[in-house]
Amino acid sequence: MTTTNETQGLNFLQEIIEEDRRTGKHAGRVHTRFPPEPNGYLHIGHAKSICLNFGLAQQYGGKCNLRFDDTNPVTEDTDYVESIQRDVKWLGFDWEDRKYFASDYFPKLYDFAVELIKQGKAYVCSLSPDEIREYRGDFTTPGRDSPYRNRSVDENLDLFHRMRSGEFPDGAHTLRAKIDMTSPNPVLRDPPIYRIRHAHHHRTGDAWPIYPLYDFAHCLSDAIEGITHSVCTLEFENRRVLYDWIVDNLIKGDRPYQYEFSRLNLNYTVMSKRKLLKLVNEGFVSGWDDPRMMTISGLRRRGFTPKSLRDFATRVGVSKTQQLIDMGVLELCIREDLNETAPRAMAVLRPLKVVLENYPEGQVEQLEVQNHPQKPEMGTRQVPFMRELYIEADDFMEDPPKGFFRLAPGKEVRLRSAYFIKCEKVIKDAAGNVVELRCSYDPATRGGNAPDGRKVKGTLHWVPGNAPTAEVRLYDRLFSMEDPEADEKREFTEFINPDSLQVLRDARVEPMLADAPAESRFQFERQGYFYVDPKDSKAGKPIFNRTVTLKDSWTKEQGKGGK
RNA sequence: UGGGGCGUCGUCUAAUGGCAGGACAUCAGACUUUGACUCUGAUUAUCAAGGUUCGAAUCCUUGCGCCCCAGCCA
Repeated sequence: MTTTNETQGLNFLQEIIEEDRRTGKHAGRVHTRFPPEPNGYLHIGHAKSICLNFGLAQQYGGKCNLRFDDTNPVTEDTDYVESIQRDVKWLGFDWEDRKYFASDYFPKLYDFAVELIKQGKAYVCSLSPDEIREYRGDFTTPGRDSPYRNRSVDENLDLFHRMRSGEFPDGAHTLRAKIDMTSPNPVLRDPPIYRIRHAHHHRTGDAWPIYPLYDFAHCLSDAIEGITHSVCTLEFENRRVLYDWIVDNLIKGDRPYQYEFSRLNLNYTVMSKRKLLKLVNEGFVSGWDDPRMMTISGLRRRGFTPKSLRDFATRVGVSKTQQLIDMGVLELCIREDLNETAPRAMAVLRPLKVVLENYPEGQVEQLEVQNHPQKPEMGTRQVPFMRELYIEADDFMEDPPKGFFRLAPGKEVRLRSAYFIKCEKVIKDAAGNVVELRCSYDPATRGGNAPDGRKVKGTLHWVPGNAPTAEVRLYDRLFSMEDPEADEKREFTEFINPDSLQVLRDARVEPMLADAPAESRFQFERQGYFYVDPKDSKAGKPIFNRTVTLKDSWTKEQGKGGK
């Protein structure tokens, strides 16, 4: 209790930046970058990084670059470059005129490498990959110097030049930084910084037979762009000494520094690009934008909003501790946004026919229904009401348990914004399945209130008997296991949730929904938020993707009492 | 096993020597023409053991646990 003036503390990166500004480091500048490799689609972990990098720049009046870290031509592709830009923009961030490619720096990086050779700090090594590994040693045994370690500067220059001119086959030589083969940190055991790859690059084509490696390219790209705070994830922490070694040797004056934060993990999903790629390539999902994928494009197609993802990034915070975020947090973010903005509608997913025996045959009345219960400014719409209707099959039970507020023989419920109805008779098919309900309605309850003051516990959604059908896709978590990667003996794909997608082709929707434009969002009352699929919907034939369910304390309650 | 990093409610995250706070989740209740939303209340944490101090999540020591590193990937 007491006063609640507690200021939310700064995260550790904000503290570093504020300290840097106090001390005048980087002349007070803040310049970050988001540096994806274009070898896959961005996922929600990247969304965290995007929000962090662009957010920090925004907060401190700085800039954030978009930089493609495209130094490995064999895995990269322009399709990925396109998707990444689409995703960053959609999330709501703007790199303005600062879209860069590490590949644009190839000439400069080459010159830096030459400079390092001249300083006697890099050499051309002619060991094979296997030999390099062997010479490197392991955690407990130090590495041994390469026999090529002491080549002269002139010889190194000559060899490196010939590597660049394409004289040697792949793998014949590497350029290595000359640091310390006995370092306890294997990263410093003369790491290769250039390799020969006769491969076509998505931007530079066949201009280069050699390509720089990450450690060399990344820090120097940062320096070239005037980055001040180079923020990356924790697994790069070991490499920071190498980052500093390279920058110290080649950059004079203001220089970038690397800081690491912990990457995002979410339960019931996988996050690595390798695994996402496997899901796509082996057909476990329909593509990178399958709505079950935690890719930005998948979440977009599922119906998530940019705002909800930004909110999510804020809520999970920034730190160096391992984080495994509960899927519930993501769901909270999208529900909170859509609750405010999504107009309500009625759709019956699994229809059960209801005939109102005392309602005049052929009569149709238009009932006025609110588009949002808390926001009258969102207006109203008309929904036709008639003798034959559909309700949700789940909303009827012939022999209901205690606490069931919905329809049952002899019980009365309200039809949302319509009338009270009472179940008079249950009609079954030969197999004993309930196929139709005969009900009566109370004409005095039009609009949903009884003039005699009697109450009903349940309010059901419904659609008229002539409601159009629509396809509805119900998505659930892709994995049925909290950590699909936990079991090392089993492939994570074994834990895919068989019910992660349910397609309902005979759902009935209120008439207005038949004209719902692609990418529009609705709350189907009592069920969840839905998004009109932008790819598969056709004019007049929308397909609804379930973004997220509504919270459901009834089902939860049911789950408790056994079963 | 060598090196690096990290340990605060179930999950995230604050507190920077001075009342361990917030969010999510959970539970209970109020409200309700969505068993939604909203509102109210409640439970739950400083990895362990020593030490320094009037006072320790915070400083020191020793353990323990988890994560990362042995690609010519990023």
